[in-house]
Amino acid sequence: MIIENCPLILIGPKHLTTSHPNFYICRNHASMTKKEIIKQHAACLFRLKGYKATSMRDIAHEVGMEAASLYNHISNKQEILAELMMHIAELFTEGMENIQNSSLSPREKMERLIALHIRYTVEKPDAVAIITSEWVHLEEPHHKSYLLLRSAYEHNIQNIIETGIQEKQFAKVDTQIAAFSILSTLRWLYSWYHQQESINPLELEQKMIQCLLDGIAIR
Amino acid sequence: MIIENCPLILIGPKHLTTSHPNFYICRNHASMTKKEIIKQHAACLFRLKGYKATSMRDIAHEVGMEAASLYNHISNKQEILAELMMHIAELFTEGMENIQNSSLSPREKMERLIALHIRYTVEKPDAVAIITSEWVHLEEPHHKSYLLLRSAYEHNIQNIIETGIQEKQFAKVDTQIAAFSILSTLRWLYSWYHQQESINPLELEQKMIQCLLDGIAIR
DNA sequence: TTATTTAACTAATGATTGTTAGTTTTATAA
DNA sequence: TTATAAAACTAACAATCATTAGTTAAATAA
Repeated sequence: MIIENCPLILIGPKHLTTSHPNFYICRNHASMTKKEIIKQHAACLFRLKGYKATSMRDIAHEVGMEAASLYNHISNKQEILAELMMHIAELFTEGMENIQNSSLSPREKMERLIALHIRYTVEKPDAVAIITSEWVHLEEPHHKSYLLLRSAYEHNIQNIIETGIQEKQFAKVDTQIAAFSILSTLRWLYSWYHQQESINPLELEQKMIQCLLDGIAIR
Repeated sequence: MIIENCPLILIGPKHLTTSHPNFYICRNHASMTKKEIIKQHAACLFRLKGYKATSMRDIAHEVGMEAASLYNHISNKQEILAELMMHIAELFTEGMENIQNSSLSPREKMERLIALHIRYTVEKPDAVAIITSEWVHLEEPHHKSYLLLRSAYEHNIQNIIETGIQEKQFAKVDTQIAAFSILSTLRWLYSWYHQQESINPLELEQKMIQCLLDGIAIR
Protein backbone atom coordinates (compact mmCIF):
# COMPACT_ATOMS: atom_id res chain seq x y z
CA MET A 1 0.00 0.00 0.00
CA ILE A 2 1.25 3.43 -0.96
CA ILE A 3 0.80 6.39 1.33
CA GLU A 4 -0.35 9.50 -0.52
CA ASN A 5 2.64 11.38 -1.92
CA CYS A 6 4.82 9.40 0.39
CA PRO A 7 5.94 5.92 -0.67
CA LEU A 8 6.98 3.84 2.27
CA ILE A 9 10.70 4.36 2.48
CA LEU A 10 11.10 5.50 6.04
CA ILE A 11 14.08 6.47 8.14
CA GLY A 12 13.80 5.94 11.87
CA PRO A 13 14.24 8.53 14.60
CA LYS A 14 17.85 7.66 15.37
CA HIS A 15 19.04 9.02 12.03
CA LEU A 16 17.67 12.47 12.71
CA THR A 17 19.29 15.53 14.24
CA THR A 18 15.99 16.97 15.38
CA SER A 19 15.28 16.68 19.08
CA HIS A 20 11.67 15.59 18.56
CA PRO A 21 11.42 11.99 19.80
CA ASN A 22 9.57 10.36 16.94
CA PHE A 23 10.20 11.92 13.60
CA TYR A 24 10.12 9.92 10.41
CA ILE A 25 11.21 10.89 6.95
CA CYS A 26 9.89 9.69 3.65
CA ARG A 27 11.18 9.98 0.11
CA ASN A 28 9.81 13.44 -0.51
CA HIS A 29 11.54 14.72 2.62
CA ALA A 30 8.37 15.58 4.49
CA SER A 31 8.59 14.44 8.08
CA MET A 32 5.74 12.38 9.49
CA THR A 33 4.95 11.14 12.95
CA LYS A 34 3.83 7.53 13.43
CA LYS A 35 0.35 8.88 14.04
CA GLU A 36 0.34 10.51 10.62
CA ILE A 37 1.51 7.27 9.04
CA ILE A 38 -1.33 5.41 10.75
CA LYS A 39 -3.83 8.04 9.64
CA GLN A 40 -2.78 7.87 6.01
CA HIS A 41 -2.88 4.09 5.89
CA ALA A 42 -6.28 4.25 7.55
CA ALA A 43 -7.43 6.82 4.99
CA CYS A 44 -6.52 4.46 2.18
CA LEU A 45 -8.41 1.58 3.80
CA PHE A 46 -11.42 3.72 4.68
CA ARG A 47 -11.58 4.74 1.06
CA LEU A 48 -11.36 1.21 -0.31
CA LYS A 49 -13.53 -0.65 2.21
CA GLY A 50 -15.37 2.06 4.12
CA TYR A 51 -14.91 3.11 7.75
CA LYS A 52 -17.14 0.47 9.30
CA ALA A 53 -15.71 -2.37 7.24
CA THR A 54 -12.13 -1.42 8.15
CA SER A 55 -11.00 -3.01 11.42
CA MET A 56 -8.23 -1.80 13.68
CA ARG A 57 -6.49 -5.07 12.83
CA ASP A 58 -6.68 -4.15 9.13
CA ILE A 59 -5.05 -0.80 9.81
CA ALA A 60 -2.41 -2.33 12.08
CA HIS A 61 -1.54 -4.96 9.47
CA GLU A 62 -1.06 -2.26 6.85
CA VAL A 63 1.17 -0.21 9.15
CA GLY A 64 3.07 -3.32 10.19
CA MET A 65 2.20 -3.70 13.85
CA GLU A 66 -0.39 -5.28 16.14
CA ALA A 67 -3.80 -3.66 16.61
CA ALA A 68 -3.15 -2.94 20.28
CA SER A 69 0.04 -1.06 19.42
CA LEU A 70 -1.94 1.52 17.48
CA TYR A 71 -3.23 2.81 20.80
CA ASN A 72 0.25 4.07 21.70
CA HIS A 73 -0.32 6.72 19.02
CA ILE A 74 -4.06 7.27 18.75
CA SER A 75 -6.81 7.25 21.35
CA ASN A 76 -9.45 5.39 19.33
CA LYS A 77 -10.72 4.55 15.85
CA GLN A 78 -13.13 7.45 15.66
CA GLU A 79 -10.29 9.90 16.31
CA ILE A 80 -8.59 8.76 13.09
CA LEU A 81 -11.69 9.45 11.02
CA ALA A 82 -12.47 12.73 12.73
CA GLU A 83 -8.96 14.13 12.34
CA LEU A 84 -8.75 13.06 8.70
CA MET A 85 -12.12 14.58 7.90
CA MET A 86 -11.91 17.80 9.85
CA HIS A 87 -8.45 18.55 8.52
CA ILE A 88 -9.47 18.31 4.86
CA ALA A 89 -12.75 20.10 5.59
CA GLU A 90 -10.79 22.99 7.04
CA LEU A 91 -8.50 23.08 4.01
CA PHE A 92 -11.50 23.49 1.73
CA THR A 93 -13.07 26.06 4.03
CA GLU A 94 -9.83 28.01 4.07
CA GLY A 95 -9.58 27.85 0.28
CA MET A 96 -13.14 29.10 -0.03
CA GLU A 97 -12.43 32.01 2.33
CA ASN A 98 -9.45 33.04 0.23
CA ILE A 99 -11.63 33.02 -2.87
CA GLN A 100 -14.43 34.96 -1.20
CA ASN A 101 -12.08 37.59 0.20
CA SER A 102 -10.46 38.16 -3.18
CA SER A 103 -11.58 40.87 -5.60
CA LEU A 104 -11.98 38.42 -8.48
CA SER A 105 -14.99 38.35 -10.78
CA PRO A 106 -17.64 35.63 -10.17
CA ARG A 107 -16.38 33.77 -13.21
CA GLU A 108 -12.80 33.87 -11.92
CA LYS A 109 -13.96 32.79 -8.49
CA MET A 110 -15.64 29.74 -9.95
CA GLU A 111 -12.47 28.94 -11.87
CA ARG A 112 -10.47 29.22 -8.65
CA LEU A 113 -12.96 26.92 -6.93
CA ILE A 114 -12.51 24.29 -9.61
CA ALA A 115 -8.73 24.62 -9.26
CA LEU A 116 -9.04 24.23 -5.49
CA HIS A 117 -10.86 20.93 -5.80
CA ILE A 118 -8.51 19.59 -8.43
CA ARG A 119 -5.54 20.51 -6.25
CA TYR A 120 -6.67 18.61 -3.17
CA THR A 121 -8.05 15.71 -5.20
CA VAL A 122 -4.59 15.24 -6.70
CA GLU A 123 -2.69 15.97 -3.47
CA LYS A 124 -4.86 13.98 -1.04
CA PRO A 125 -7.15 11.65 -3.00
CA ASP A 126 -7.90 9.35 -0.07
CA ALA A 127 -8.88 12.15 2.30
CA VAL A 128 -11.05 13.76 -0.39
CA ALA A 129 -12.74 10.42 -1.07
CA ILE A 130 -13.46 9.94 2.62
CA ILE A 131 -14.93 13.39 3.11
CA THR A 132 -17.58 12.78 0.48
CA SER A 133 -18.51 9.21 1.34
CA GLU A 134 -17.68 8.45 4.99
CA TRP A 135 -18.94 11.53 6.82
CA VAL A 136 -22.04 9.63 7.98
CA HIS A 137 -19.80 7.67 10.35
CA LEU A 138 -18.60 10.76 12.18
CA GLU A 139 -19.87 10.83 15.75
CA GLU A 140 -20.84 13.98 17.64
CA PRO A 141 -19.65 16.63 17.99
CA HIS A 142 -17.68 16.24 14.76
CA HIS A 143 -20.68 15.11 12.74
CA LYS A 144 -22.52 18.32 13.48
CA SER A 145 -19.57 20.63 12.93
CA TYR A 146 -18.72 18.92 9.65
CA LEU A 147 -22.27 19.46 8.38
CA LEU A 148 -22.04 23.12 9.40
CA LEU A 149 -18.82 23.60 7.44
CA ARG A 150 -20.33 21.83 4.45
CA SER A 151 -23.49 23.86 4.52
CA ALA A 152 -21.55 27.12 4.72
CA TYR A 153 -19.41 25.98 1.79
CA GLU A 154 -22.49 25.30 -0.32
CA HIS A 155 -23.97 28.67 0.51
CA ASN A 156 -20.77 30.39 -0.53
CA ILE A 157 -20.92 28.76 -3.96
CA GLN A 158 -24.53 29.86 -4.33
CA ASN A 159 -23.50 33.41 -3.44
CA ILE A 160 -20.84 33.47 -6.13
CA ILE A 161 -23.32 32.26 -8.74
CA GLU A 162 -25.98 34.67 -7.51
CA THR A 163 -23.59 37.61 -7.86
CA GLY A 164 -22.54 36.37 -11.29
CA ILE A 165 -26.16 36.42 -12.43
CA GLN A 166 -26.72 39.91 -11.04
CA GLU A 167 -23.60 41.15 -12.82
CA LYS A 168 -24.84 39.47 -16.04
CA GLN A 169 -21.80 37.22 -16.25
CA PHE A 170 -23.92 34.13 -15.73
CA ALA A 171 -27.20 33.09 -17.31
CA LYS A 172 -30.37 33.13 -15.21
CA VAL A 173 -30.00 29.62 -13.85
CA ASP A 174 -31.44 28.27 -10.61
CA THR A 175 -28.56 29.07 -8.24
CA GLN A 176 -29.27 26.15 -5.93
CA ILE A 177 -29.33 23.63 -8.75
CA ALA A 178 -26.29 25.15 -10.45
CA ALA A 179 -24.29 25.10 -7.21
CA PHE A 180 -25.36 21.55 -6.45
CA SER A 181 -24.53 20.42 -9.96
CA ILE A 182 -21.03 21.87 -10.00
CA LEU A 183 -20.27 20.71 -6.48
CA SER A 184 -21.33 17.12 -7.17
CA THR A 185 -18.93 16.98 -10.06
CA LEU A 186 -16.11 18.46 -8.00
CA ARG A 187 -16.81 16.12 -5.09
CA TRP A 188 -16.76 13.08 -7.31
CA LEU A 189 -13.68 14.07 -9.19
CA TYR A 190 -11.62 11.68 -7.07
CA SER A 191 -13.52 8.63 -8.28
CA TRP A 192 -12.72 9.51 -11.85
CA TYR A 193 -9.21 10.84 -11.38
CA HIS A 194 -8.35 7.65 -9.51
CA GLN A 195 -8.46 5.59 -12.73
CA GLN A 196 -7.08 8.35 -14.89
CA GLU A 197 -4.04 9.66 -13.07
CA SER A 198 -2.02 10.24 -16.23
CA ILE A 199 -3.88 13.44 -17.12
CA ASN A 200 -2.16 16.78 -16.51
CA PRO A 201 -3.91 18.67 -13.68
CA LEU A 202 -3.71 21.96 -15.58
CA GLU A 203 -5.26 20.38 -18.66
CA LEU A 204 -7.92 18.82 -16.45
CA GLU A 205 -8.64 22.20 -14.89
CA GLN A 206 -9.17 23.85 -18.26
CA LYS A 207 -11.45 21.06 -19.47
CA MET A 208 -13.46 21.06 -16.25
CA ILE A 209 -13.97 24.81 -16.52
CA GLN A 210 -15.25 24.34 -20.04
CA CYS A 211 -17.69 21.59 -19.07
CA LEU A 212 -18.92 23.05 -15.80
CA LEU A 213 -19.19 26.72 -16.72
CA ASP A 214 -19.70 26.87 -20.47
CA GLY A 215 -21.72 23.69 -20.88
CA ILE A 216 -21.49 21.18 -23.64
CA ALA A 217 -24.11 22.61 -26.02
CA ILE A 218 -22.86 24.49 -29.05
CA ARG A 219 -23.04 28.27 -28.84
CA MET B 1 -39.98 4.98 9.05
CA ILE B 2 -41.67 5.49 5.71
CA ILE B 3 -41.33 2.97 2.93
CA GLU B 4 -40.74 4.61 -0.44
CA ASN B 5 -44.06 5.54 -2.06
CA CYS B 6 -45.73 3.27 0.40
CA PRO B 7 -46.53 4.54 3.87
CA LEU B 8 -47.02 1.73 6.29
CA ILE B 9 -50.74 1.14 6.23
CA LEU B 10 -50.85 -2.54 5.52
CA ILE B 11 -53.68 -5.03 5.20
CA GLY B 12 -52.90 -8.61 6.04
CA PRO B 13 -53.29 -11.65 3.78
CA LYS B 14 -56.69 -12.74 5.10
CA HIS B 15 -58.39 -9.69 3.59
CA LEU B 16 -57.31 -10.57 0.10
CA THR B 17 -59.06 -12.55 -2.59
CA THR B 18 -55.86 -13.56 -4.31
CA SER B 19 -54.71 -17.11 -3.72
CA HIS B 20 -51.10 -16.07 -3.16
CA PRO B 21 -50.25 -16.92 0.48
CA ASN B 22 -48.62 -13.71 1.61
CA PHE B 23 -49.80 -10.65 -0.17
CA TYR B 24 -49.89 -7.29 1.51
CA ILE B 25 -51.49 -4.10 0.35
CA CYS B 26 -50.42 -0.56 0.99
CA ARG B 27 -52.14 2.74 0.45
CA ASN B 28 -51.23 3.14 -3.18
CA HIS B 29 -52.71 -0.30 -3.94
CA ALA B 30 -49.44 -1.90 -4.92
CA SER B 31 -49.14 -5.36 -3.48
CA MET B 32 -45.97 -6.25 -1.65
CA THR B 33 -44.62 -9.46 -0.21
CA LYS B 34 -43.04 -9.44 3.25
CA LYS B 35 -39.69 -9.81 1.51
CA GLU B 36 -40.28 -6.58 -0.38
CA ILE B 37 -41.25 -4.83 2.83
CA ILE B 38 -38.03 -6.00 4.46
CA LYS B 39 -36.00 -4.89 1.44
CA GLN B 40 -37.47 -1.41 1.44
CA HIS B 41 -36.95 -0.90 5.15
CA ALA B 42 -33.40 -2.17 4.71
CA ALA B 43 -32.89 0.22 1.82
CA CYS B 44 -33.86 3.14 4.01
CA LEU B 45 -31.48 2.05 6.78
CA PHE B 46 -28.63 1.29 4.36
CA ARG B 47 -29.04 4.79 3.02
CA LEU B 48 -29.02 6.45 6.42
CA LYS B 49 -26.37 4.40 8.22
CA GLY B 50 -24.62 2.45 5.46
CA TYR B 51 -24.73 -1.29 4.79
CA LYS B 52 -22.05 -2.32 7.28
CA ALA B 53 -23.41 -0.15 10.07
CA THR B 54 -26.91 -1.54 9.65
CA SER B 55 -27.44 -4.74 11.64
CA MET B 56 -30.03 -7.42 10.99
CA ARG B 57 -31.48 -6.42 14.37
CA ASP B 58 -31.88 -2.85 13.10
CA ILE B 59 -33.79 -4.06 10.05
CA ALA B 60 -35.92 -6.45 12.10
CA HIS B 61 -36.79 -3.72 14.58
CA GLU B 62 -37.91 -1.44 11.76
CA VAL B 63 -40.06 -4.16 10.20
CA GLY B 64 -41.43 -5.12 13.61
CA MET B 65 -40.05 -8.61 14.20
CA GLU B 66 -37.03 -10.41 15.62
CA ALA B 67 -33.80 -10.63 13.62
CA ALA B 68 -34.05 -14.41 13.30
CA SER B 69 -37.52 -14.12 11.78
CA LEU B 70 -36.12 -12.22 8.82
CA TYR B 71 -34.57 -15.47 7.65
CA ASN B 72 -38.02 -16.87 6.92
CA HIS B 73 -38.11 -14.43 4.01
CA ILE B 74 -34.55 -13.77 2.96
CA SER B 75 -31.51 -16.03 2.86
CA ASN B 76 -28.95 -13.54 4.20
CA LYS B 77 -28.05 -9.87 4.56
CA GLN B 78 -26.00 -9.73 1.38
CA GLU B 79 -29.00 -10.94 -0.62
CA ILE B 80 -30.96 -7.84 0.44
CA LEU B 81 -28.23 -5.51 -0.79
CA ALA B 82 -27.63 -7.45 -3.99
CA GLU B 83 -31.30 -7.59 -4.98
CA LEU B 84 -31.83 -3.90 -4.21
CA MET B 85 -28.78 -2.89 -6.19
CA MET B 86 -29.10 -5.17 -9.18
CA HIS B 87 -32.75 -4.31 -9.63
CA ILE B 88 -32.17 -0.57 -9.82
CA ALA B 89 -29.03 -1.10 -11.92
CA GLU B 90 -31.11 -3.02 -14.42
CA LEU B 91 -33.77 -0.29 -14.49
CA PHE B 92 -31.12 2.24 -15.46
CA THR B 93 -29.57 -0.11 -17.98
CA GLU B 94 -32.99 -0.70 -19.54
CA GLY B 95 -33.67 3.04 -19.66
CA MET B 96 -30.35 3.61 -21.36
CA GLU B 97 -31.09 0.93 -23.95
CA ASN B 98 -34.40 2.57 -24.79
CA ILE B 99 -32.63 5.88 -25.29
CA GLN B 100 -29.86 4.35 -27.39
CA ASN B 101 -32.30 2.45 -29.60
CA SER B 102 -34.37 5.55 -30.25
CA SER B 103 -33.87 7.80 -33.26
CA LEU B 104 -33.57 10.93 -31.13
CA SER B 105 -30.87 13.54 -31.62
CA PRO B 106 -27.88 13.51 -29.22
CA ARG B 107 -29.28 16.57 -27.47
CA GLU B 108 -32.67 14.89 -27.02
CA LYS B 109 -30.99 11.72 -25.81
CA MET B 110 -29.16 13.67 -23.12
CA GLU B 111 -32.44 15.27 -22.10
CA ARG B 112 -34.05 11.86 -21.85
CA LEU B 113 -31.14 10.64 -19.75
CA ILE B 114 -31.60 13.50 -17.32
CA ALA B 115 -35.32 12.72 -17.15
CA LEU B 116 -34.53 9.05 -16.50
CA HIS B 117 -32.39 9.88 -13.47
CA ILE B 118 -34.89 12.34 -12.08
CA ARG B 119 -37.64 9.78 -12.44
CA TYR B 120 -35.94 7.03 -10.45
CA THR B 121 -34.51 9.48 -7.93
CA VAL B 122 -38.05 10.62 -7.16
CA GLU B 123 -39.59 7.14 -7.36
CA LYS B 124 -36.95 5.18 -5.46
CA PRO B 125 -34.68 7.61 -3.61
CA ASP B 126 -33.32 5.01 -1.18
CA ALA B 127 -32.38 2.51 -3.85
CA VAL B 128 -30.75 5.25 -5.94
CA ALA B 129 -28.79 6.43 -2.91
CA ILE B 130 -27.56 2.92 -2.22
CA ILE B 131 -26.44 2.26 -5.77
CA THR B 132 -24.07 5.21 -5.70
CA SER B 133 -22.67 4.81 -2.21
CA GLU B 134 -22.94 1.20 -1.06
CA TRP B 135 -21.81 -0.75 -4.10
CA VAL B 136 -18.41 -1.37 -2.49
CA HIS B 137 -20.11 -3.78 -0.09
CA LEU B 138 -21.40 -6.03 -2.83
CA GLU B 139 -19.73 -9.43 -2.76
CA GLU B 140 -18.89 -11.49 -5.83
CA PRO B 141 -20.33 -12.24 -8.28
CA HIS B 142 -22.63 -9.22 -7.92
CA HIS B 143 -19.78 -6.78 -7.34
CA LYS B 144 -18.24 -7.63 -10.68
CA SER B 145 -21.47 -7.63 -12.64
CA TYR B 146 -22.53 -4.31 -11.14
CA LEU B 147 -19.25 -2.72 -12.22
CA LEU B 148 -19.73 -4.12 -15.72
CA LEU B 149 -23.22 -2.59 -15.97
CA ARG B 150 -21.90 0.71 -14.65
CA SER B 151 -18.99 0.80 -17.03
CA ALA B 152 -21.26 0.05 -20.01
CA TYR B 153 -23.59 2.83 -18.87
CA GLU B 154 -20.74 5.33 -18.75
CA HIS B 155 -19.55 4.34 -22.20
CA ASN B 156 -23.04 4.85 -23.59
CA ILE B 157 -23.11 8.41 -22.29
CA GLN B 158 -19.73 9.06 -23.85
CA ASN B 159 -21.03 7.73 -27.15
CA ILE B 160 -24.00 10.08 -27.11
CA ILE B 161 -21.74 13.06 -26.44
CA GLU B 162 -19.22 11.90 -29.04
CA THR B 163 -21.96 11.69 -31.69
CA GLY B 164 -23.26 15.09 -30.64
CA ILE B 165 -19.85 16.61 -31.21
CA GLN B 166 -19.52 14.96 -34.62
CA GLU B 167 -22.95 16.25 -35.61
CA LYS B 168 -21.94 19.73 -34.37
CA GLN B 169 -24.71 19.83 -31.79
CA PHE B 170 -22.20 19.85 -28.95
CA ALA B 171 -19.05 21.88 -28.45
CA LYS B 172 -15.67 20.15 -28.70
CA VAL B 173 -15.47 19.11 -25.07
CA ASP B 174 -13.50 16.18 -23.65
CA THR B 175 -16.15 13.45 -23.89
CA GLN B 176 -14.83 11.53 -20.91
CA ILE B 177 -14.84 14.58 -18.64
CA ALA B 178 -18.21 15.78 -19.92
CA ALA B 179 -19.78 12.36 -19.36
CA PHE B 180 -18.24 12.07 -15.92
CA SER B 181 -19.36 15.56 -14.99
CA ILE B 182 -22.99 15.08 -15.99
CA LEU B 183 -23.17 11.62 -14.47
CA SER B 184 -21.80 12.78 -11.10
CA THR B 185 -24.52 15.38 -10.90
CA LEU B 186 -27.21 12.88 -11.84
CA ARG B 187 -25.90 10.31 -9.38
CA TRP B 188 -25.89 12.79 -6.53
CA LEU B 189 -29.26 14.21 -7.31
CA TYR B 190 -30.79 12.12 -4.51
CA SER B 191 -28.70 13.82 -1.83
CA TRP B 192 -30.01 17.19 -2.91
CA TYR B 193 -33.58 16.20 -3.77
CA HIS B 194 -33.86 14.57 -0.35
CA GLN B 195 -33.90 17.96 1.41
CA GLN B 196 -35.84 19.69 -1.33
CA GLU B 197 -38.77 17.43 -2.13
CA SER B 198 -41.19 20.28 -2.72
CA ILE B 199 -39.82 21.04 -6.19
CA ASN B 200 -41.80 19.90 -9.21
CA PRO B 201 -39.96 17.11 -11.06
CA LEU B 202 -40.74 18.65 -14.44
CA GLU B 203 -39.43 22.02 -13.35
CA LEU B 204 -36.36 20.29 -11.93
CA GLU B 205 -35.85 18.50 -15.24
CA GLN B 206 -35.91 21.72 -17.21
CA LYS B 207 -33.48 23.44 -14.83
CA MET B 208 -31.11 20.49 -14.80
CA ILE B 209 -31.07 20.44 -18.60
CA GLN B 210 -30.18 24.11 -18.58
CA CYS B 211 -27.35 23.70 -16.07
CA LEU B 212 -25.90 20.44 -17.40
CA LEU B 213 -26.17 21.03 -21.12
CA ASP B 214 -26.15 24.78 -21.66
CA GLY B 215 -23.83 25.72 -18.80
CA ILE B 216 -24.11 28.68 -16.50
CA ALA B 217 -21.97 31.16 -18.44
CA ILE B 218 -23.80 33.85 -20.40
CA ARG B 219 -24.03 33.31 -24.12
C1' DT C 1 -63.43 -29.64 12.89
C1' DT C 2 -58.40 -31.37 11.86
C1' DA C 3 -54.02 -31.38 9.17
C1' DT C 4 -50.62 -28.74 7.12
C1' DT C 5 -48.05 -25.03 6.06
C1' DT C 6 -46.15 -20.34 7.08
C1' DA C 7 -44.01 -17.34 9.88
C1' DA C 8 -43.19 -15.78 14.19
C1' DC C 9 -40.56 -16.74 18.53
C1' DT C 10 -36.41 -17.89 22.13
C1' DA C 11 -31.92 -19.32 22.73
C1' DA C 12 -27.58 -20.07 21.41
C1' DT C 13 -23.63 -20.46 18.02
C1' DG C 14 -18.82 -19.06 16.62
C1' DA C 15 -16.62 -15.21 14.67
C1' DT C 16 -15.16 -10.57 14.88
C1' DT C 17 -15.25 -6.08 16.82
C1' DG C 18 -12.77 -2.05 19.50
C1' DT C 19 -10.27 -1.66 23.38
C1' DT C 20 -7.57 -2.53 27.91
C1' DA C 21 -4.01 -4.62 30.99
C1' DG C 22 0.26 -6.14 31.73
C1' DT C 23 4.80 -7.24 29.90
C1' DT C 24 8.84 -7.00 27.06
C1' DT C 25 11.67 -4.89 23.76
C1' DT C 26 13.75 -0.84 21.80
C1' DA C 27 15.50 3.69 21.75
C1' DT C 28 17.02 7.86 24.10
C1' DA C 29 19.31 10.51 28.00
C1' DA C 30 22.25 10.51 31.98
C1' DT D 1 27.47 1.98 31.26
C1' DT D 2 22.83 2.57 33.58
C1' DA D 3 18.21 4.74 34.05
C1' DT D 4 14.22 6.23 31.72
C1' DA D 5 10.95 6.75 28.44
C1' DA D 6 8.61 5.18 24.15
C1' DA D 7 6.56 1.83 21.60
C1' DA D 8 6.12 -2.69 20.51
C1' DC D 9 4.21 -7.19 22.11
C1' DT D 10 0.68 -11.15 24.00
C1' DA D 11 -3.52 -12.15 25.99
C1' DA D 12 -7.81 -11.23 27.05
C1' DC D 13 -12.11 -8.44 27.72
C1' DA D 14 -17.08 -7.60 26.91
C1' DA D 15 -20.00 -6.33 23.20
C1' DT D 16 -21.93 -7.10 18.94
C1' DC D 17 -22.27 -9.39 14.61
C1' DA D 18 -24.83 -12.64 11.12
C1' DT D 19 -26.76 -16.79 11.31
C1' DT D 20 -28.77 -21.53 12.90
C1' DA D 21 -31.61 -24.83 15.63
C1' DG D 22 -35.54 -25.90 17.73
C1' DT D 23 -40.14 -24.49 19.18
C1' DT D 24 -44.54 -22.17 19.26
C1' DA D 25 -48.24 -19.53 17.30
C1' DA D 26 -50.96 -18.21 13.39
C1' DA D 27 -53.02 -18.79 9.06
C1' DT D 28 -54.68 -21.68 5.39
C1' DA D 29 -56.66 -26.03 3.21
C1' DA D 30 -58.95 -30.33 3.80
